[in-house]
Amino acid sequence: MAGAERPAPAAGYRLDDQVGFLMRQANQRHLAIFARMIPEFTPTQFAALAKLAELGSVSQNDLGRQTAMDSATMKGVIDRLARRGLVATRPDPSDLRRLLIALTEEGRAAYEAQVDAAHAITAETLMPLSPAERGQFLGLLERMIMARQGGAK
Amino acid sequence: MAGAERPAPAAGYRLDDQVGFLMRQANQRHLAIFARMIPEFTPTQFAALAKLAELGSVSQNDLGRQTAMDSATMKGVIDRLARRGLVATRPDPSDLRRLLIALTEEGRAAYEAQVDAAHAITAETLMPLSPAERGQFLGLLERMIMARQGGAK
DNA sequence: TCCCTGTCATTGGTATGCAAACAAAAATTT
DNA sequence: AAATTTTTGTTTGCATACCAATGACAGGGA
Repeated sequence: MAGAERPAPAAGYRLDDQVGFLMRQANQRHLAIFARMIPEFTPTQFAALAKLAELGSVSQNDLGRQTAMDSATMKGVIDRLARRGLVATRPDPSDLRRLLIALTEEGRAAYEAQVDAAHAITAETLMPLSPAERGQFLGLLERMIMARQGGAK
Repeated sequence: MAGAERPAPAAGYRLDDQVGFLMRQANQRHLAIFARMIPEFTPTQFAALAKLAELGSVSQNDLGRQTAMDSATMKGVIDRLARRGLVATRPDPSDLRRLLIALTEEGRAAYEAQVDAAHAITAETLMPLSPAERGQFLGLLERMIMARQGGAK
């Protein structure tokens, strides 16, 4: 029956118009750029290194909060970096539950060697947008994220 | 000026200002909303169902293209849906390489049962933005993705 | 001192994604 | 037309990320 168009809202679901689908693709493109520009680290690994470089020594869990990863994910990331000798772990003497993480010399060097590339990744990711749009885009993303960490405050 | 601002690109890497980091978090929030509203499917699974409902019977590879997944990922998604009896696979008689995928009755029913929720997911994800901003945001995302599929039409 | 509640780290299971291997079809050459 | 090359499709193996559940420790009362 080729006739009988139905206005049912159910019928009007177009995958290509959904935010989630678009965000996934934008993210895929970014991941591809990242992998090409910094093959030695994943975005999450680099995020961990960057925060460690900024904060010094922090607990695994705390680092997870700072980099938007849950503890389990953080553990995996740290394990892989530790295996490569880029971070060192030691128990917190004042709290036996905590595991303190810090960059090694090698880790800091490896991080700093990639900072320029990291800036280039951001630039290339935003390339399709005009300078004004880039600011807009970042602002909109921030607004969306705020809602996540509890609109309070 | 609060003292000698430096344009040094290397020193000024702030994780929280990078697009990739923001996109990852926006995506995380969306995934959480999705998982809460449609626990029975992942976004990729639902994308596959939606495209199958729209297109009828397509090859695995083709479905991957339509849903922005590479073939390997597509296979995993299809396998899981097939195991639950939601899609059926059969070899293409005219091209022995191809595996044709189609929704089963159950699959179509399960998909349609979630379409309203899927709309709600998009709405909730965009909730933090004003109606005007939502359009902006989607437009900017599309621009970013275009660059990916080769700007060439 | 003995709970009680919350935080921290870890483990197990599931899903996505890439790169490489393999199979079949189509296009090209001889 | 047969043989060769190129393209397209599917599958396998490996790495990463995430959630849910578990066990270990800390601090605040009763």
